[in-house]
Amino acid sequence: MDVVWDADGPLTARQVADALDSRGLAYTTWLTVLSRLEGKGLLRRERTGRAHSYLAVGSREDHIAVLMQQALGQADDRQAALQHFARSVSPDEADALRRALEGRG
Amino acid sequence: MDVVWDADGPLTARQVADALDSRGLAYTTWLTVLSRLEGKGLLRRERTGRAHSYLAVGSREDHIAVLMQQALGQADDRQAALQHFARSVSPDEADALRRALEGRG
DNA sequence: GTAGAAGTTCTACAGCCCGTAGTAGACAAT
DNA sequence: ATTGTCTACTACGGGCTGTAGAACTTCTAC
Repeated sequence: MDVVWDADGPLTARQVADALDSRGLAYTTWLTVLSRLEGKGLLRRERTGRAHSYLAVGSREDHIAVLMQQALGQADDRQAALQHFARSVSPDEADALRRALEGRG
Repeated sequence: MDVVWDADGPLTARQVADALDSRGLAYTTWLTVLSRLEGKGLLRRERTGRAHSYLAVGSREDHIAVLMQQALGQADDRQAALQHFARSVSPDEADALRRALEGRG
């Protein structure tokens, strides 16, 4: 479903349908998908002539950060959960995290 | 569903049902829930006399770390996603993360 | 040793989300 | 006015979840 992120920038439903035509899905399918994504607040849309253009509210990475926060939200001890998580990432990713934490005051 | 974590240690279905009796749910409901959790690999069970005892495979925090990893797995650029996430946590949590990353070589 | 209690498995049903799509209605261009 | 393009509304099957009943097994008490 999130394949829509792959194409960046505001897109009309027709453009999405054409771009992802490889799947052989009906045009109305993409309309539905886009509407639902809008309903979930992941996309915003605006009228463009007779059609609608959809644009992503946040980046894919933003979205993933939100998902991670949601997972984290299930913890009763968030810090403990974060510590488990920190231990579960690869060394490279640990570095990336360290850098991101430095650059943040 | 994960309310089952709240009571730690191996539990028989009867104990779970009694402990969470406040919800007024049928005993068989808890049996089903426990079976499904076992099916998903979150619980392990062993015979205890005529009944089954269920015990958590990992801690709640482990589970949450897994969930966070799953979210992260949707990123095409994991490090970028991690950076977004690092920026999204509270200062306290950032500290917790830093500490966890230090203590990890 | 047979009845009842306690436990388990199997099955079920409703609700929600998702993938997929058709139909009907609005509007534009010819 | 007819045709093409776009949208909104509606739908259906599948999967997961919450909830639970029915039926079978097994232990226990008399």
